[in-house]
Amino acid sequence: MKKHGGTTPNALLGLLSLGPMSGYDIRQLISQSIGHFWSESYGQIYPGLKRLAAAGLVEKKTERQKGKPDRHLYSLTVAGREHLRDWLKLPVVYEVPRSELLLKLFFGGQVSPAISREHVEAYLERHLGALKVYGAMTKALKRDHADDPALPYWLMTLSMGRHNSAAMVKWCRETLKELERFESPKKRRQ
Amino acid sequence: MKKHGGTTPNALLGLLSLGPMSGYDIRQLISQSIGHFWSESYGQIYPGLKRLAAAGLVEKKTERQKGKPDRHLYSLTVAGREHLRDWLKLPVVYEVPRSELLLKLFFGGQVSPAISREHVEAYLERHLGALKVYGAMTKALKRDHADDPALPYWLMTLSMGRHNSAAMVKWCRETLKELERFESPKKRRQ
DNA sequence: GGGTGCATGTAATGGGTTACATGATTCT
DNA sequence: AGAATCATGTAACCCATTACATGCACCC
Repeated sequence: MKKHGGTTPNALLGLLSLGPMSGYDIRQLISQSIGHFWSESYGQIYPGLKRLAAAGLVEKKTERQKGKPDRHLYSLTVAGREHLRDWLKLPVVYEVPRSELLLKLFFGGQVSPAISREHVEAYLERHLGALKVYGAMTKALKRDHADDPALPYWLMTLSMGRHNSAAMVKWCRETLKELERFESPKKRRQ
Repeated sequence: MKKHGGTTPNALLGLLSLGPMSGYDIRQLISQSIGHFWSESYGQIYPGLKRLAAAGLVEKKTERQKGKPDRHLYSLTVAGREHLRDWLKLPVVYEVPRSELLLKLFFGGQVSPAISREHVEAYLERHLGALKVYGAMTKALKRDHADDPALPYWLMTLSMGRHNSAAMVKWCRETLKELERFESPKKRRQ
């Protein structure tokens, strides 16, 4: 009978399960942890924490600091941890991923193949960069959290990133070869 | 100086570049063409076409039918085709893909590994199914649109789908093996 | 003096889905 | 009799980003 509202509040609960944090901390932490498959803006985080507190799923404690603004530290309550577990048990809701790149490529016949080639090249660069980041993150995690029981789960998400980016690099290279074949015949006949 | 607003209106223009269509037709066509990487609801399509018509990018012609409601056929104007081409030339805007599966997996330590295993199994099934669909679509496209100059572009989008799903299948199988290792030690010691 | 980091938050705006509303025809 | 298909469209609602607003401290 419970409502298991949007994914965002549950993501916040999940991050707070790693320890008490402020909204600001959450934003920083995201980029070092779930940043490659999730993002939240302050416009979601601050009002989200407020609502979670009103629902009794998190507790707020204010820490005074000199010079800097107060820190509002939020921590999971027992009810909050329970809520998080319940949500984790629910099946994952499938959504069609929207890819602007594929959309542009699908209609690539409307413009020169060089345009599509540029889009695919940019995509290739992105994934080559991502592969480096995943490698660095994997090393850092194994070094800094060797004893953490959650480590294997974190590594699994990085592993998906690697699998995905490696596949995309392969696709990009194949696709670039084909796009170049469209371009070159015209050049030859000039 | 032109505004190249949201992606949705441009997606509509792209689909109309394949020929005149009604809002209803567009919805049907999406599932057979760009459905694996794009979706639009009627709540976006009908108001979207209206706005495109007001901007002079599409033209509306009403076709009367007996028994059934009128069909509103939209077709690209010259300005509309120009607008589409301009948008295709703009670089693809990158957005962090949001994955609820990875989010749940990242916090998998909060629940039993069996939960995570179920999520990954469902994901595996999804991609095995997708691979079949991509195979069938590739065959059908090559058969029905052998002479279409846009065919290579359509095949490229399907190829990305295959690369992606194959990589996901591989990741799922590896991840399932590891999740099973977490489960079995407990059973042995029972 | 100016940029960056710390730290909070709101308001405006945009993007999108779902449910609702209508109504005839055709298939089971 | 009832469900599905054809065909249009609106309204309510949810989700999310961006820009704005504030203000001190520290470093160059």
